[in-house]
Amino acid sequence: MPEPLRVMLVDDHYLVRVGLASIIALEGDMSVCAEASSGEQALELYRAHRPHVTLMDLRLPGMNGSEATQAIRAEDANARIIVLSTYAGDEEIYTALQAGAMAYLLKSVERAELIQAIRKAALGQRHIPAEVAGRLAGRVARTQLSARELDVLRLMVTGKRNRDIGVVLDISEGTVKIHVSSILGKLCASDRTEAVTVALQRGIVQLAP
Amino acid sequence: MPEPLRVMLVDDHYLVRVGLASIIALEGDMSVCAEASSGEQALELYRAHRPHVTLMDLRLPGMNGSEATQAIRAEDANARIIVLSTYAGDEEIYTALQAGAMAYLLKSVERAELIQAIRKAALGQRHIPAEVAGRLAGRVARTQLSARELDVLRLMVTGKRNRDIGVVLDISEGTVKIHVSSILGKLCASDRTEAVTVALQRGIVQLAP
DNA sequence: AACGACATAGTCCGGCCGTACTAACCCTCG
DNA sequence: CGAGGGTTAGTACGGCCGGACTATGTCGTT
Repeated sequence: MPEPLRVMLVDDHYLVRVGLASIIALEGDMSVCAEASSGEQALELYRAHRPHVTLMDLRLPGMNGSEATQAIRAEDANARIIVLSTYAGDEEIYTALQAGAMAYLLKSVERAELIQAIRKAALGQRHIPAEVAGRLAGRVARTQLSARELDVLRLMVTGKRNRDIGVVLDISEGTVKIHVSSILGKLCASDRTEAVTVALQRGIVQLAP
Repeated sequence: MPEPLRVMLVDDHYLVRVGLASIIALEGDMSVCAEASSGEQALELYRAHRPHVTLMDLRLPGMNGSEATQAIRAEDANARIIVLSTYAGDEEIYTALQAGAMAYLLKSVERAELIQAIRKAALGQRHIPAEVAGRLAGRVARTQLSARELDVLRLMVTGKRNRDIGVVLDISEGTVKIHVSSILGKLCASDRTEAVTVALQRGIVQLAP
């Protein structure tokens, strides 16, 4: 009898973990070997169980899914990790794949595709659904904001004025304007409000809960 | 042998439906009688099955959860509907309860609380978790934007300037400014960018995917 | 060493934003 | 009927925004 395919689940929603576990349980040769509800716990349980495939939610309390993916793959370059997300922002997809994810699935995924993705991941094959691939294709050249521009963008999202951003970052208002201008250019926004919505849509920044 | 408690599931995510179904299946006296993946389908299946309790996701394609809740209760004032949501924005909670939901649960809900909420709903009792109740308590007087203000707000979210908003709504720029000012006042925002982020956080508007 | 990218800083200016007034015209509610 | 809220419109004004320019210093790369 061949060894079953061991899968680890990482999701802070009990509901989703149960759903995943139920779907996996339908396959005769798969089993859930561990369940984590945070990135830190995922790292810990990965060490203990060494699952063949890990299903990883992107939004987690504390360390997010991409960070956890990167941390796990830093320890085990052969780790097969599938990222699950509710929404498909350009940036989130890109970051997850960059972190070493083998697949990027939306939570609207159906049973067959999930199982297929798990089997492919176990064999070391990538799996990107058409819906997700379309998002990536739209952006050939990646919108790469510099670290400083990200600082400014995050403060823009909170509704701060240029002057206040300057005070927080300890730079002049004029410098803030330079950063804002290049942010507008890179995000193809005509003003700061549009820049904020574009950044939120693409997953470049998130709203504080 | 008593009649089992029949539950209907409404969620566009297959994964969540499976999770809910699995949890319900653990209870000896409950069964899932129908599953819908849209508000329209929910209405249709409600008529056909008349479930004792309905679990309703808030974000659905087309008609949303609150609208579906209202539609169902318009036909059957005794319908017991529990709303499920990923996030807890003031406005979404308020609207759902206003539509006649018996309970508002987050998708991070654990098994015991979900089951308890279903049993209470079946008896016609409301159930609001502390976490959700806290959100509501913070806002004693509801932030009530007028219909026109909502029109303006939705266009603000897209990054439009006052003048362009005026063109779209066929009113003068001056009038747009009046609406923007009262929106800023009601949302306690100091400028339009902050107003947009506050509105998104509180669930007053959503970003187009 | 030279180049480009990034970060910093400044000035100037047209245009947009947000506020403060006034002033109508509908509604609804008491 | 009068009071109040919502929608419309106008004017005026100070302030902020965003663009266009120049300029300096620091990196890492070629």
